[in-house]
Amino acid sequence: MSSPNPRKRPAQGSAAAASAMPQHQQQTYYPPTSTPDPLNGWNGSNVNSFMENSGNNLSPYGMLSPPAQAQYNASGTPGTTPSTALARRGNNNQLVVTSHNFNTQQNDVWSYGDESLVPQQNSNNTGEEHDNIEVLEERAQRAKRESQAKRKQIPPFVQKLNSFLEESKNTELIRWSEKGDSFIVLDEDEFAKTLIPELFKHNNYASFVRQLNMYGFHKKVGLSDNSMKASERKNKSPSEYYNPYFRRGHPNLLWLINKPKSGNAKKKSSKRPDEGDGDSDEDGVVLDESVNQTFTPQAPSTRALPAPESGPLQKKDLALVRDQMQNLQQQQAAIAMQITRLQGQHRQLAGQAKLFQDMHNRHENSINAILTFLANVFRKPLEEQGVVNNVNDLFAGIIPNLNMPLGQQQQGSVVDLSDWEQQQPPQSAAMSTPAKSRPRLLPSFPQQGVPLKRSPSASATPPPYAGSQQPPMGTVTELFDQPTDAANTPTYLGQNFQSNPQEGMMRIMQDVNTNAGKGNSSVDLPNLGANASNSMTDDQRNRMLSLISGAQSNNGSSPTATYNNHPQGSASPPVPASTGSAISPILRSAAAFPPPNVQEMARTQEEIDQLQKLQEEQSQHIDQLQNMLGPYSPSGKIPGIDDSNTSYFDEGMDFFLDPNAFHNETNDFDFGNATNDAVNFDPLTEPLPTHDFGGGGLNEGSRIMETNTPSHKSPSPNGTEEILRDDLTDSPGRAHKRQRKG
Amino acid sequence: MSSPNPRKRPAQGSAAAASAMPQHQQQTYYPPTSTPDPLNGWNGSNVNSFMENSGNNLSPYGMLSPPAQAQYNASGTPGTTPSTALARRGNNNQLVVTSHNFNTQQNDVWSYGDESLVPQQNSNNTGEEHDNIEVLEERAQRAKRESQAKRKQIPPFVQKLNSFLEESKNTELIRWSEKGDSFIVLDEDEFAKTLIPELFKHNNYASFVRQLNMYGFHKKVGLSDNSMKASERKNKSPSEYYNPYFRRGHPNLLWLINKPKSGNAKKKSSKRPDEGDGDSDEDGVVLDESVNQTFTPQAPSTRALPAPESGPLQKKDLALVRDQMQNLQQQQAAIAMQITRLQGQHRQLAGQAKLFQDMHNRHENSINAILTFLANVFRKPLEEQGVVNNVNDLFAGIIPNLNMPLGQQQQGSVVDLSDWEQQQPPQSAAMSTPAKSRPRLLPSFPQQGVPLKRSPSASATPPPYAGSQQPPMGTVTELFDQPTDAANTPTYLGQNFQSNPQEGMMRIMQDVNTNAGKGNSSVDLPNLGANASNSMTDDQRNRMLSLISGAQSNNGSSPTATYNNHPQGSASPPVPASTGSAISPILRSAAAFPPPNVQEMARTQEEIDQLQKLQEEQSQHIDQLQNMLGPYSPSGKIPGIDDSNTSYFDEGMDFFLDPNAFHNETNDFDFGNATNDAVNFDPLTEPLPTHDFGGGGLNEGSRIMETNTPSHKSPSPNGTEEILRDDLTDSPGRAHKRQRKG
DNA sequence: GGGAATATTCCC
DNA sequence: GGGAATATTCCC
Repeated sequence: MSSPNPRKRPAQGSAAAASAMPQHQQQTYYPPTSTPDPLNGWNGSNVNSFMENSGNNLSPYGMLSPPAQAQYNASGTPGTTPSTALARRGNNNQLVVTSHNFNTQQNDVWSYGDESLVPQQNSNNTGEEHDNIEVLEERAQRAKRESQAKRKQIPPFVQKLNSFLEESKNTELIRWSEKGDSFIVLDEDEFAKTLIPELFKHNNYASFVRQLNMYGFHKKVGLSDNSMKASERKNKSPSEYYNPYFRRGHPNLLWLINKPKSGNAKKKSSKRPDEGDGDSDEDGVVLDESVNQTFTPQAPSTRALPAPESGPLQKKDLALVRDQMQNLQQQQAAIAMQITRLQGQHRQLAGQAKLFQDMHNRHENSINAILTFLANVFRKPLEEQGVVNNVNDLFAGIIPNLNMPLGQQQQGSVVDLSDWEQQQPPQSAAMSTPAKSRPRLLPSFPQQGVPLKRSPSASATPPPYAGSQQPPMGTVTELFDQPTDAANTPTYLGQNFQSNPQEGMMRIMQDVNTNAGKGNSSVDLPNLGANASNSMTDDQRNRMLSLISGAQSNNGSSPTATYNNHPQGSASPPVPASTGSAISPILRSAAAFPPPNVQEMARTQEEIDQLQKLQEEQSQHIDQLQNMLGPYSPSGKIPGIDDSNTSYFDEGMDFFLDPNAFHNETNDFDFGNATNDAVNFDPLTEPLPTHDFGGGGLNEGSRIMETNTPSHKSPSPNGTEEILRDDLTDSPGRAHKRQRKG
Repeated sequence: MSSPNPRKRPAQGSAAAASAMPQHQQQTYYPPTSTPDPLNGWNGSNVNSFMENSGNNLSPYGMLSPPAQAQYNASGTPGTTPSTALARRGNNNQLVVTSHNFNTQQNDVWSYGDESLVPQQNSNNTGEEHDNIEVLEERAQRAKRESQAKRKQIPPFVQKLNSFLEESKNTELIRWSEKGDSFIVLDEDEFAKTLIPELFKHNNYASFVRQLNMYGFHKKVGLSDNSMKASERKNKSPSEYYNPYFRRGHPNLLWLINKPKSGNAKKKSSKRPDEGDGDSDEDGVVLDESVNQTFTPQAPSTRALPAPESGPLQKKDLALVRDQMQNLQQQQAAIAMQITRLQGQHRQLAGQAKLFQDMHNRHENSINAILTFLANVFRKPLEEQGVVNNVNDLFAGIIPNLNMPLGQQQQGSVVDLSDWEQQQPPQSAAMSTPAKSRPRLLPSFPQQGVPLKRSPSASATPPPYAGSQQPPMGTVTELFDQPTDAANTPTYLGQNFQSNPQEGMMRIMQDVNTNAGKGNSSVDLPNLGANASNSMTDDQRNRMLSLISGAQSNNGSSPTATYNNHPQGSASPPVPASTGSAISPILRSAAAFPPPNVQEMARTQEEIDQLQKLQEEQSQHIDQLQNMLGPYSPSGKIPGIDDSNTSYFDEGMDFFLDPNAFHNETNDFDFGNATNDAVNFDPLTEPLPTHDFGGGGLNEGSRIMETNTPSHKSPSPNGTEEILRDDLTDSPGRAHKRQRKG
């Protein structure tokens, strides 16, 4: 601001004069200047007010008089240091650009600018052009309104370029083509030397072309316009440049020209997430806030974006992010698939548990009924045997070592006999609660007295439950492992038989079954069971045994095991390996798992459903992330994602991919060590019909795929507009501030 | 290239002369030029060769003679169009910058440049400076080697700034401070007008300051240097700028000055991932390839980075990515938590299934034992009755409507009686395979003849299995719903009793039990069971009934139901609500789930483990992604992530958060409609010890937290160096190409 | 002092 | 024609 005396222009060749003067300081181009104001160092660097002048609130001449310009300059930047105010003023001084002289070569020179005055006579020039001019003008009006709402300008470069073509003095170097839909640079060298520096800070034609390309101008190859005289061409090769929105007489179309960021202005597929291309921004600027909801299905991220204080992300970083995103998504799909499988299996398992519980209940009912029946029936015959004259004495006699008291807890109706014969080894050390006596479900019936043909067996030691200490209220009678002392055995037993005849029956039966084959039963079986015990043929016996042991019964007599005829090893002590039932070892470990109740199962089902919802949300998130990142890929799709759905799980996930592997297995209920074939049953192995279970069912293995895949192939406009929204909400503020002082 | 005649300089005030001349074309500043070459439009725009000249391969004068410069210019850009070659040549013409005259105010003017000749006498100036000068020089040497390895230059702005200070002619406007560690601009206006355009494309002091700031220069506030004479200050306020690496006599320190991208050069915490700050780049340039492995634990992304064809990522995009990352991670944590729960519940379920299987096995054993016993016992008494003289005839007499043949399929040892009394409604329509007769597991014992006190019941219709058509090979005897015709009932039954006494016994028992209370049993119970049937007191009977019905048996006689004494409703038809067993409705639905076998369970376990592995990998991915994105956050941490671990699941996930809710439930095995209290048992509900199950166990709910949280709080150098690595691998190529033609 | 948009240069 | 680095401007 002070000392405005212009520096003397150094004489040519003065570089050699001062030894300190480096040669690179040569200044060869002297741009034409119209005013000698020394403070205005460079011209044309800011023509932002150009379009405001050409808008609807300016005189048809669109040019400010010098006093008006002075006013313009007076609105300097407040609060800046004098030194920076220098630059500011210099820039403000250059705000006004030639906004008259539009359409120099036409008659409608003064009628442009006002929207209502768009010259119609221009349409004869542009009728066959790539778009209907009316459509373009309509789009331009929308774009203008939108841009002005955002306080955005026509890009300065476009304004400058247009001002070149307004000036009739420039027509020897740059001018409109005959049709007015492109412009021609007749002499690139001279244009660069003389005209470019008028409005740009360089004299570099290449930079000018670079800017042209940046704003969507393309060079026309075959100079279709032959209007040029050969003299005009000189020996220079003229260049013609075209932009669909750069037309003579249609300054409003310039509002459709936007800098297309990094993505080229090619097709609408790979739009930049910034402010939309010039080609289609009025189509993509809608959808402001709705996408945010889609973006944040979960509440924690619904808050406003954290202030993004980060620097520019490098493309390599983006590629990395994209790669990781792919990985994430693939794994998400895999997880979702497996969760589905898991859900189905869990469902089956829960159903199976119910089934087993069911069977168990019915078994107990049946056994209870049997024992009740027997208690009724046997009261008389047993007493008739004369050994005792009531049931209590009978039982005391026939099972001499029966000294087990029936405690208060014994409220069940099915007797556990498994431990009577074999006082088994201690409980498994793995038991979490080894204390106290525990209730047991029906144990296996001791079978050492009955040499079954097929009974590989194992030791029968039903372990205690690991859980609740409360005795169950059901009908299962529990016994203690160690007989608690109750000395008065006979009476007690008799009382017990009266109060618990089922247990008494079981004891009698056990004794009979155990000793029948050996002939040393405590019960007088011949008298009790009458003398028909030998009326069974050997074949009948064998068949019965075979039935009991689960073997086929119709292949006649099998002499391997006889029932009544003193079988081998009758006097020998029971072999541990064959004494117990087959299930004890399993039970021992199985008891380590407290059975969850049905509510828990339902809860688990809920959890799985929730799990899947989470997975879906996550897939959506990744989807949207890739929508965001996808446009940065030239093809608009993430490599490897949409190649094929089947290649998704090539990486060590084959295990989970075969949906039939599950059912190809033999579905025997083979519990590993379970040895008693008689208890094996063949479960039905057909797969479940997958229709409705639990309401929240989802076949998301494929559904997630379907959800994600299309977005890779063509990033949804949602993703782009999500980002557009940000610009929309952000830019007005910035632009407003920028504009404030203009 | 052609028509090199310089444009005439327009006369002052010519703006008004030409009407087409816009006023913004004023050109007020006339930079001093040393050569009149009209092709050299602008000066000083490229001084890249400056440091090469000041390096070790140049004469001490560091300045090229005009012929040398001509050579320099001759190395033009090949293969460019003439028009662009114009610009190229113009730029190449300006390559050489004054590289002599370093340390103008010192005596060691000619000794700089060569590394071995770094002047030591300068250390007296810099001894108290912020760093030891030797340390700085050492770092500068490393930085120089690294930069040159990458074909990088000292930033052009720094070169230009340095060249200002080299020129003695500029000392009235810009010069070193006395200590030589900062420089002073004495007259900002004049400096902007006269000196700035010599090397820059503007005369804007603010832009100059902007560049200073970009390269880490800071203004010194209290002009500590009082060396300036008052006359030198004039009335301008001089400005002093400081950069730790900008020192008189230490040109190599300039290698430490790098443009600090967007992140300011503040502390080392928020380093840009680009090329490292000037402050600490020698520390962060290591770690090239190792991070890539960490980044891609999964094979699919191990391939080389895809060509990053994307544009600059906006900060809003980054913020979005970061937000989505947060969402992903939170959901990941939730999913992991639930997978853990799922795993535990699946474990319990599998254990429960085994437990049920166990109970089933024991029941079967018990039943088999009972029936064996009965077969032994009843042979004689039945024949003694005289009704028939063998067992077969007996059964034919006592159960007249017993016409069920025992088919070939009946190989089990336990008889299913449930449907004998009630020919039940057809099977559920929901059955997937309603055809044929199906095997059934043990049904509940029919109880309508026994008025149980507590039997809410439901109809007993065990549905068929939905699965395999093969009859099970186990010990469960199956019966058909519809009795197949076998007219010769007595004989057939008799044969069957011989071959399958257990079934026969069950039938007898059922008949007796059903009709005992009504007194119309087909079996002559008084004769069979002797006359002791009334020897039970009412109390005994009631207690027995209570036992059967699951009630407490020790509260004495309960007159509500009597067994033998003609109970109420004895002649009435059985009430449907109380006839069947309680479990049928459940079984009907439960049967829809074919029980999976153990291999399936193991497979499920495997899948859960795999699931968790995937989760872990995914967490790692997100972790690394956040490492990448984390540095873009100023605090280095993602907001909301490390606030607290407990707030992770505030959003509707409370359901899954309470680890005790699971066990707080009553764990009764209450199967909804299961009505027979007698079959309820109390499962043990202690939680499982979580140690090793399935080998791949993980407590990842918390583990993932632990893994991720530190990375949020302080982004690991890995993340930053990961990105640095990209620049390192990428930049040499670019720089090399750029340099190729210089 | 610095963020961000635009401009210019360099290079492919 | 366009990617990318650097420069310049504008604004906070």
